[in-house]
Amino acid sequence: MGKVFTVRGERTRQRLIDAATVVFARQGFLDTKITDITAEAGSANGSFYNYFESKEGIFREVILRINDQMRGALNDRLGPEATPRERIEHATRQYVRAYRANSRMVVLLEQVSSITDEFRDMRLETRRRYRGRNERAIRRWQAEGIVDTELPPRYAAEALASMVSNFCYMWLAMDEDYEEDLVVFTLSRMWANSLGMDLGSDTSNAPPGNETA
Amino acid sequence: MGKVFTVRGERTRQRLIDAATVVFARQGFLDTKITDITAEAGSANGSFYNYFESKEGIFREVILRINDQMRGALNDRLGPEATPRERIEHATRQYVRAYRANSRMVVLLEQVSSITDEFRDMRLETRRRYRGRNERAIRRWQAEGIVDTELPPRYAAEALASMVSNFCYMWLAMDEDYEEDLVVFTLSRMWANSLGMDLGSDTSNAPPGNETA
Amino acid sequence: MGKVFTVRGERTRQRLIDAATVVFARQGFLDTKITDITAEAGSANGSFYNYFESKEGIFREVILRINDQMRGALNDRLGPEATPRERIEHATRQYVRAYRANSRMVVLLEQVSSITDEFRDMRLETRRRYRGRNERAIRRWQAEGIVDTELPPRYAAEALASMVSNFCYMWLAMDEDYEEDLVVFTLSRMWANSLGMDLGSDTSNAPPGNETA
Amino acid sequence: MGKVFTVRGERTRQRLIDAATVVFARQGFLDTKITDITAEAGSANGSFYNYFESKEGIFREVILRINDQMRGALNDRLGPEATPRERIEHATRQYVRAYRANSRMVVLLEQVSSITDEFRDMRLETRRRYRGRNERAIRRWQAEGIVDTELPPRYAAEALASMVSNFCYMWLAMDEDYEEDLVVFTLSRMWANSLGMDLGSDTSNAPPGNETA
DNA sequence: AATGAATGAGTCTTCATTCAT
DNA sequence: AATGAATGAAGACTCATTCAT
Repeated sequence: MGKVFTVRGERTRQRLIDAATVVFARQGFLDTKITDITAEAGSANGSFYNYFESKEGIFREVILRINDQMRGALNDRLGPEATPRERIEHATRQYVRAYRANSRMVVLLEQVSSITDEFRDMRLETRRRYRGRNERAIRRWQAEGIVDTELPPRYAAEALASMVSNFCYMWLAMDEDYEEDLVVFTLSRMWANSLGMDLGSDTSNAPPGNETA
Repeated sequence: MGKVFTVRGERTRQRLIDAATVVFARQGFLDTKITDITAEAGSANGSFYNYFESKEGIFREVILRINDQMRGALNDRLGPEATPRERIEHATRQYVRAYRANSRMVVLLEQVSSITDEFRDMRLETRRRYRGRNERAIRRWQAEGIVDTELPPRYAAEALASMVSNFCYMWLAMDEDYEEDLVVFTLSRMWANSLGMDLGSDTSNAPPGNETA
Repeated sequence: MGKVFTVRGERTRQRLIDAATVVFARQGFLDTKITDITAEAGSANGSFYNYFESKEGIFREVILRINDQMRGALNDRLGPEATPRERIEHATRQYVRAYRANSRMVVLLEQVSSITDEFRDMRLETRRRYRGRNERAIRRWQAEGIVDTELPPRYAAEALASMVSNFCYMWLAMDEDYEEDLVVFTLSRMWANSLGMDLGSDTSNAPPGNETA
Repeated sequence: MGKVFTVRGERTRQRLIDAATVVFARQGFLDTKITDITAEAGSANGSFYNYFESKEGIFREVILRINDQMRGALNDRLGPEATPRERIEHATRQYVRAYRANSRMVVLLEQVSSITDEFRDMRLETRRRYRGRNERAIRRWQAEGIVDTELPPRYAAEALASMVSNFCYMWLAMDEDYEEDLVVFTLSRMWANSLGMDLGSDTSNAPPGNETA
């Protein structure tokens, strides 16, 4: 499958991906010309096609790298001894931080996914995985009787994924002004609330210092 | 400001906007060439420039039309005699329906807003108006003591706007399979829940027949 | 030949020529669009073609008007009782003034004559007339024995026409800084000198206050 | 500054300049299309833009080449042992020959300088250099007392530059019929005369065989 | 592998001129 | 006569991709 290159070749290939990451982040997908990438990498124009089929081709590589990082961040979960609210808050914080660390690229993927079907699917897949995780948790909690059983799990999971991811989008990509701790607090609490999860004596979710009243 | 045309001219201009709407919906913004629009309208190539500066220019007109329709739909609210949950459900349904009716164009605007700043701003403005309405309602309810006062209103409003709008996006633009009544039910209930609004004896929000288990 | 118009028509035609004169002077020939002329004239686009064939067509009218003015100015000569040097100075002054009064249009004609043969010829004709007058004077003076008989009259006439007209061009069109009286003095004296005309006791050509030493 | 090309690239670039020179001379500036140049050069359309920004860009190169040639020709002057009239005649002959050798391009520059400011300035600069040389000579001669001291040097220099250059223009660009030796004789003698330079026993300027009477 | 020159398809845009009212 | 909308030919320019060294 993947073509094999010599050591020198592999090094050049990586240089190009690095350069592409920089240039895409700076100029967006559409405004990036192949020559911008090779110039940034210090290679000749034609060298590009020794390693990639097209602009889409190298973009795929860039995104795959980013996706790996994102996935890693999201797989960091609390153990079973934590309370549901603790787990929700932890997961939210992880998501928020991963988004924040890669916001440029997430936005980029967003942009490109509206252009090419392939990337639409890549983006959707990430989103579905996120929703799927939510859905499984909801089903579990419904079975345990600790959340509202009238909510259809898939719908609720989609709603929660929407709430969190689109909030991050508005905040980090559209530059709305928010503050991380308060974001995590708000989203976590609304998440739990929305499922009808009892607040009980759970004190893990104390506000981090509220907005000006 | 806007140049004035004769009756014939205005008719042609409208024909072009109609054509553009069709073509944009069919091909997306980037893949639409001026020629496609004039061909669809049955005009000569050059006629386009009698009425519009550029592709962006006519797209603006298309979007303004759509925005008018959307705004109209969203201004239909329940009177003060309705309960908060009723009002939430009604507003949600209106939003969902307006989105559904114009989903092609909303998606288009989404796409284009990642390309041009002008349209990014148009889109943001709509979103901010929606969030602003949410925020005012939350502040009112907090004052009335019927919702969680620890939630920062602006944050909560953004979260709810995200939940609803991005759900619609996934459903109607990304073609995830959902069913309108259940969408409205779920979003409304989660909305109210998330704010910690008491369910009380309110029976207005009964599930419309649940998903297959 | 010339199409006949009603009174109203003729008035419109004149309005267009007036407008064209203004616009050509302001924008040059190439940068003048038909619509600029009609806009300046306050007429509709299409009206132009009721009166003129093309941009060249109306430019011809503009130039003919100007040529009439120029010719009038140049036909003002001193009577036979004046000395040759007086006649030379007078003719030079007339030329300089006429050029100055119409410099915009002369430059314009210069510009256009490099584009279209027709206008090249119009311009050449004016020039030839000017040279012809010089030539006849030189022949006469040679016959009278008051100028250098070794100079070939046509050559000398061309040289003098060049000296005067191109000086005016540099001065008035290329914006080199000169002062009218001194220009007339210098050109007149050099003109007479160059033909070997004896200075004699002729005092008509005293310097008007020389340049800073 | 200037981009660097490989040997092959530089060769192509030169081919394009050669082709442009031919095409400009043939069709004039305005009627030359980029396509005409690349066709003449036997290259693909797009290749042009590897080397030049625009039609103006390549025209600049063409003119720079010509200017170099012109300047070289004009720097050929007689040594100090020659008489002023000999020097005048020599300089005139050099000018006339250089003009004649490049008349196509001089005319072209004339045409283009009425279109673009950049080229107007290029042309003016050449002219000013020529005038400046005249002016210095006149001042010197005035100091030596061998020419009319009442003539303002800058004015006189402009007049002489006009006489010579515009004569060449009429002759070589406007196709008036003249003969080189007689042109040089006439211009040189009028030049010296016009400054009031004494003929003395100087026999260097004998007529080369006069025109038909 | 690397290079960078060569290619040409694909669009936009202008504007003189024609046409229908 | 006047109007102004409609037309379409013409040319500039970009840039991904191919090719020859």
